[in-house]
Amino acid sequence: MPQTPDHKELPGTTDGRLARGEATKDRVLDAAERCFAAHGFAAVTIRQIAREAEVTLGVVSFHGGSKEVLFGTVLARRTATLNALRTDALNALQARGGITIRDLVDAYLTPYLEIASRGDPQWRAYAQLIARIVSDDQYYMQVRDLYDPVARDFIAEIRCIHPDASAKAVATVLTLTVASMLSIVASRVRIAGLSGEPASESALDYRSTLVDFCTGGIEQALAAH
Amino acid sequence: MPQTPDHKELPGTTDGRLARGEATKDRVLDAAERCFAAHGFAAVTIRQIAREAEVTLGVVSFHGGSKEVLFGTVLARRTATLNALRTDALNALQARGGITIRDLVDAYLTPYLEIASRGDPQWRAYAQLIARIVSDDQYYMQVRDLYDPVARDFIAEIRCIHPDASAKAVATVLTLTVASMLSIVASRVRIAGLSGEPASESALDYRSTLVDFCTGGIEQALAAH
DNA sequence: TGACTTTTTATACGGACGTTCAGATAGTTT
DNA sequence: AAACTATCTGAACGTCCGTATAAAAAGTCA
Repeated sequence: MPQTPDHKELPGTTDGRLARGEATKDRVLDAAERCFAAHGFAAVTIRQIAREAEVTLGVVSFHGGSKEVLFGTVLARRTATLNALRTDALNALQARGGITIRDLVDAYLTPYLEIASRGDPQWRAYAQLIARIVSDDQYYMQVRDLYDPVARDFIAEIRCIHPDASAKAVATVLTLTVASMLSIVASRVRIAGLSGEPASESALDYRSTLVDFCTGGIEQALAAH
Repeated sequence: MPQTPDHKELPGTTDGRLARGEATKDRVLDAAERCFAAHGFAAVTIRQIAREAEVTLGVVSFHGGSKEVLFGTVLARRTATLNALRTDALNALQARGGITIRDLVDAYLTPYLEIASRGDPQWRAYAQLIARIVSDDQYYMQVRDLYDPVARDFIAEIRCIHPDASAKAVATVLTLTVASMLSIVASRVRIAGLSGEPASESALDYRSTLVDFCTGGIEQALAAH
């Protein structure tokens, strides 16, 4: 381990070596994101990612590490942004007061629907990847770290509105809400097939139906029996 | 193609060659069912299935064909039974009359929850496998053939109750209901993590919460605006 | 310039993959 | 008994996998 000088050298700001490395790394992560989202972890090969990123094989390992590390990096990369959108929406509700179940459902679902509907194909891929891993208990360790903290904040708010509901009932309806939300991204082809109409371009087209469904569902399930 | 004699030979009734072959084939299909349910198609190897079935490698191909054919066989094997349970429940409702949304939700969900809660680990595995493939548009071709016909029957009944709802809205709420149902099997670990309580042994423990959620959701989403 | 670091290339390794098949074994039929 | 068929075994095939690495290329800095 070489001794480092006191002054750390700054990367070339415009077009230097480090900037090039970062750009390549982004290409690799973007390609991995698209591949994992489309086919799932096991079905994707490092060579596919390399081809998709238009780099040679070794570059994927150089910038992304092992396949598992690469997967974890892709998962975590955009989490803070999505969590912030939800937290901001929740904070706005708390500042306003008079929170309803519908408010909470909308605050939780809309950020996801929006990233899933953005023009940016990388955010779309990320939304699809989330739909894959959140609906599979095999990845719960990662989901717990990435998404459960914010989910707990929303659960706490639901419990303020329905203080008599059991902890398990509230956790269940939150999970059902999440599953419904994810299915809008993961099952759009089936909706199209069952309705006979072509699939909507944007996940946001389902927003009002989805929010109605989850709001009515939570209120019905948590109503005193 | 050899000419076959008029009289087809019957298999040995008690313990013959053909009976042994069928038993081995069942062991292979059962093992494949457990493996695919636990890890998904791509993550499972033929050698894993052979080990799980306690047969040698070639036997899997001999009885199951290629990996893709084997997967399709496992998927289709129990579909008729599950479809019949749902159809019977629907027919009973139609004979009685006065069908409510709650009746339809219960008739659709309960057969699945029951097979997911049976003692038989093979039925449990099958329920888990369904949760995997139905929530992934990659497999929609197979889902369409196996499950969409019965789903359409339920959609038709929902439309009798809510004749003004659009085809797309009804297809959407049916899909959301299915996603909620599947998440009870696929996301039980997350529910436990979020609630702080251990996961229930049986999927049927969530039945009333799930039926309430889906009933309230459908009624809210299809209510006239 | 030349020493130094980061990035990229090209290639190779050992292993596991899905599939195939000749031959051994076991059960049935004549 | 012999002839025949279904089942099973064990081994092999060619291919692709994830990962590692030496050497080349590119960029930085003294």
